[in-house]
Amino acid sequence: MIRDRVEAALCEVIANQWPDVKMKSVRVEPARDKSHGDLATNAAMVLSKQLKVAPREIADQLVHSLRDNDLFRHIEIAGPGFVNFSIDSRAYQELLRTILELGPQYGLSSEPPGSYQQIEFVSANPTGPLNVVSARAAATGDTLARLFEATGIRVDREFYVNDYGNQVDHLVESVQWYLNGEQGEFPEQGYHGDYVQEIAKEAEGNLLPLFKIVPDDDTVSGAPAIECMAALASGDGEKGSRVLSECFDHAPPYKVTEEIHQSILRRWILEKMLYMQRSDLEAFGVRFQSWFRESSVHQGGQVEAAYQDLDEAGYVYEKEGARWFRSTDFGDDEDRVVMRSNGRPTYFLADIAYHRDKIERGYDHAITILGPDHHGHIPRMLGAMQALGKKKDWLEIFIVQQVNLLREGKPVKMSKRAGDFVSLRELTDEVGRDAARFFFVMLRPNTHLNFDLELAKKRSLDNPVYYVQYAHARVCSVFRHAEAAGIDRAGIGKADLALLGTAEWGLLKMLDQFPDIVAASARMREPHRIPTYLKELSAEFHGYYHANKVVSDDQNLSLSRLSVLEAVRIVIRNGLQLLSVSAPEAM
RNA sequence: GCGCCCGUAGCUCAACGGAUAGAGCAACGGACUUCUAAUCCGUAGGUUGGAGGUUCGAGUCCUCCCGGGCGCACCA
Repeated sequence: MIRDRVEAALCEVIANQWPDVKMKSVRVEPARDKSHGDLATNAAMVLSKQLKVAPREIADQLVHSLRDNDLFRHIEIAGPGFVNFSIDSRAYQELLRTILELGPQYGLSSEPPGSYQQIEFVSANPTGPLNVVSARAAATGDTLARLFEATGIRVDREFYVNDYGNQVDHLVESVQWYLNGEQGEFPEQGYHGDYVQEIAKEAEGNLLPLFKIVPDDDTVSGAPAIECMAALASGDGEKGSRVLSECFDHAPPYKVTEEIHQSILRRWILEKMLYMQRSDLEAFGVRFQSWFRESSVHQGGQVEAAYQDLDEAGYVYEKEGARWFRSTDFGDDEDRVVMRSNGRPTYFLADIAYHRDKIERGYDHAITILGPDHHGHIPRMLGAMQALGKKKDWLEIFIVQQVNLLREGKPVKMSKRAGDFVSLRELTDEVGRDAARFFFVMLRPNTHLNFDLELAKKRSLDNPVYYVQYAHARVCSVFRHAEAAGIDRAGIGKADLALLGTAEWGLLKMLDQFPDIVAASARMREPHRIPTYLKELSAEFHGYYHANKVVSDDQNLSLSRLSVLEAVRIVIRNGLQLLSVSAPEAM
């Protein structure tokens, strides 16, 4: 907005004066110190080297050329060669009108020609409820996706389901241990936790009575019966029953062989888990366009195809009976096995096949968010992508670091295996979705996050979520008051903005930054910039509110100030929307 | 041992390579007959883990060291 206009004006002057100069690191930014004006540029210092002219001399020329531009009230040179701009109030008036006009659209941009990208995140094993690291990944990934959408990028959210390996089998064994009356040793690799027992109970009540195990029999149906488990377990009981009755031409119990019964149980448990994860995520405000199953690349022959591609490209060799991928060619520490000596593909090869599928789906760019315990996989995966002929930066992988939950200052122990953990659902239930989402994206993704449960629950000043939400509610409250005082809301657009002064320009100056913050946040993959900005904006507003009476006897002044508040409200609301946090009208 | 991430005020954290490193909490002192005090204003608090280097300019980039976390399977 204003900053863009200043930058454009500056660049034009530079281009006219020194046509051959490179302007790459020339920046126009908000001045940190109020005494430095509103915006500042480093242009003179940056150009000084190229032009071999003293910075102050360049600054002098810039000021001379820009002085008459009516964007500026005042321009001065300071420090080592900064050019500081003070913005004319008319520019702020225009900005205010623009924000009111754009409303929910303010902050959105579409500067890059709309590309089509994919972001994969969470991708937790379907063996239990989602933990807090998954919750952080969910909040981070979804916010990032929202930021992309806000900057004109079309984006698909994807969850990769590891439904193929033996992790799920261990879960099934654990459930079966309960089904068999808790006899003998609990499976060594089994999963503890109340949810395992609950699933067993549900299977016992709803699933097992439907089937009767018989020796091999030609009336027995196989695959379709397993398939219908998906519908049954996914909460669609009606569809499940219908499919079941289509598979079998008689009433339950349906006869199945031991083997099929086992498959049915496995599938049912898997779908239960996925259903649970999906509903927990949706309650958290995160919805995936697709849940891509690892099993599908095995069944579809894509694993073999991926292997062949690597082999044909010359990146596979044999050693000790296994097949190895030359990931060291791409900077990995050591080469990695893709095909075991027993002829079975590794997880890594399936993962390559999965990413090969992503390539074939035609995305311009793909992003994967991993948990902290998977960073070792990055070099080999990036290597595999290059081996398949993709540019190095097509796939981008980054890590969200771990989360320490604190209760009364003490860490809460978390271990999925031991069944002693706080899940996404439990967390959301305890602190609420708004606080959880805000807290998870409040910090840079690559720092360790201390999540203070007590703080997140506090409805007070030290809880940043309430601080920001309260600012929004407060604006709404002022509007209610204005209405009660007989001020017509419709007059806001027609208010005389010339009545406004420096107090208001302080707010407008911050509002001007919002589109840049959104764009930078998306570009840098740093969603925390949004909550940080919202906290600052809220503080600016709360300060303004105390110092200035918005609704007064002066109808015109009231209207003009209300128009500023409306702009503040729009930006806070748009910002919270990016985080999927609610903007309450009253608190 | 090798690799990745982190180290900023007592605590939790900000700061696209920019000017005198900023907020909140905690501490201390103030502001409610006034549109929501869930708020605001002020005071105090720092060798940005350490040492070099790069340059007009470094918390930020490079090298080494120290400290913390996490990885280093023909598991997934």
